Amino acid sequence: MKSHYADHAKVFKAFCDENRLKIIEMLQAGEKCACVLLENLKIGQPTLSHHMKILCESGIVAGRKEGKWTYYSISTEGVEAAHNLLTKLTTVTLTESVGETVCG
Amino acid sequence: MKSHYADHAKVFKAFCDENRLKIIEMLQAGEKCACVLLENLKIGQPTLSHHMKILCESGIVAGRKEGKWTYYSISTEGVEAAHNLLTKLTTVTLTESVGETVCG
DNA sequence: AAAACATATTGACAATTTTCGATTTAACGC
DNA sequence: GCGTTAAATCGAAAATTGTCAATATGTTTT
Repeated sequence: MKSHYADHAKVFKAFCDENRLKIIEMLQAGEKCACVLLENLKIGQPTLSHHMKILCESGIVAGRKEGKWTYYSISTEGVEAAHNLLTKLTTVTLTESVGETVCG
Repeated sequence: MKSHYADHAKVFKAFCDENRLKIIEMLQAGEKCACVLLENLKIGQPTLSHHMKILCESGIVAGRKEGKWTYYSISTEGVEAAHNLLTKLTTVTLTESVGETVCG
């Protein structure tokens, strides 16, 4: 049985870099070709490729190849999964009364 | 007018480190003293302090000082804010028909 | 088949983040 | 006040991540 901390982290890493946030922001307006994204960012092509890989692995973004080009868009399923994971990670199962917790 | 990418990233950084995920997981069972968290992690005290700072700054975790001790718990408001931010960042505003996007 | 173009991969370096040891601050008990 | 304990801060080392230049892969066009 494997620890899945890394898998969980992967999802939220999508939102932890300024350029990735800019990319996601652009994708909110609809599907975009990699070349269009590149035009609107101050990074090189290999760096964009690196970020797109991280975004796709997070599940938040989906890629679609069409001939020479690759089109990216926000994945509704991925976003939903992220919401569910966020809930799973942050739901408090027990609430003890204040002061119940003892220390030392 | 300031760029808010850093602020947005701050929220999700809470979930991007294995030790922070372990801490959040422990807090799901209820409020915990820092010393208790420390006992259950393979990191030193200054490192825990560093992670707790990041978690508190994300809004996901809240700290409460009581004498010598500091108690941490998951912040319902912070979690809700994270959900809202996630929605804000990922909602697609327009959906053009497939193939509408032109390249080059 | 060759040239041109879009994207991915590789390897090296820069920037950031995590970690620790040492020290500091603050609260408690004697 | 003095010693003890809990947590924060500081400074430096280690690990990870972001970036770019060069190259490779795959597709289209001529």
